[in-house]
Amino acid sequence: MPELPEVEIHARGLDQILIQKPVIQRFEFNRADLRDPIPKAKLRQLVGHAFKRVYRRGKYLIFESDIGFMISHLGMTGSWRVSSIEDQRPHDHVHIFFEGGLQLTFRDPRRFGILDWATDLAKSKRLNKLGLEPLQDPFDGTVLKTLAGKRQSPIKSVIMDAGLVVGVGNIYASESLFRAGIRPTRKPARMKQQEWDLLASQIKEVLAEAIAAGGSSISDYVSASGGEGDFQNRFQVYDREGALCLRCSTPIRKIVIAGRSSFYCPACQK
DNA sequence: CTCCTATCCTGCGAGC
DNA sequence: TGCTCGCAGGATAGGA
Repeated sequence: MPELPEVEIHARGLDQILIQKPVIQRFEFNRADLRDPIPKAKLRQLVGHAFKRVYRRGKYLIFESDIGFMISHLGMTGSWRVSSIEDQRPHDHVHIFFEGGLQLTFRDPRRFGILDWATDLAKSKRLNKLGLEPLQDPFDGTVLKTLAGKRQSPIKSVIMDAGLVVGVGNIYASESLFRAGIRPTRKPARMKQQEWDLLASQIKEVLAEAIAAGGSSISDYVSASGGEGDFQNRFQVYDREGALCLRCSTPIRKIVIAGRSSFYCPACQK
């Protein structure tokens, strides 16, 4: 389940793998679309060019070249890996062959992922409505309150709105609210400045910790074996309904907010 | 404008 | 044991 940390780890791993800037020789597409149609002809313009770097914006991977940008979203089950002729797996949808023998493969069983092209990122509909990066300035409690303080929806829905702040998915929304001691159902109008500050700092902290947990094996992550870090073992409330709160031993509760499972401790979170 | 719901897809685990 | 069914998640369109 790639959330921001997994995408960040992907970006770092891919950037490292492409550090020598190998020239793209050939694309192989095993299907016409993922979530949306794959712009095959536009992507094939990249043949003869190289990726200058790979980075993350929100949950999108941006492969930068001198003629434009390949944009990849991992959806729910997407992943890139270094592959080979012998290493073929079901749901391998796209292969990129580079001079020198490197081969990258995009696999995505559930096909919620996206592969797209943009010559100008500023004009990309996928990117130009994205909100603040939580790990970069100016994201903090003051900015968050200014942007979201008048919203009427529960705070969990607010922090999951990618138009405000990117990268807080269902898992890290529950985790950061637990760390901040705020119930997911709380209305923004009833939050104090101190709580906005705490929430913003806990969002940063939980995302940074998850990146660090996966970052210990960055090169493995995008390799054939594809380890995934161990942060899922550190969730304090997510998917722990009925289990005891690690802080106070009260059973964790599960409720549905805007159609998404939400977990919290009824004693620690007010 | 704001908010909510349905939709896309496959794999997996709970329950019978 | 084998089957069915509901759920998981992000982005987006469209309705209230």
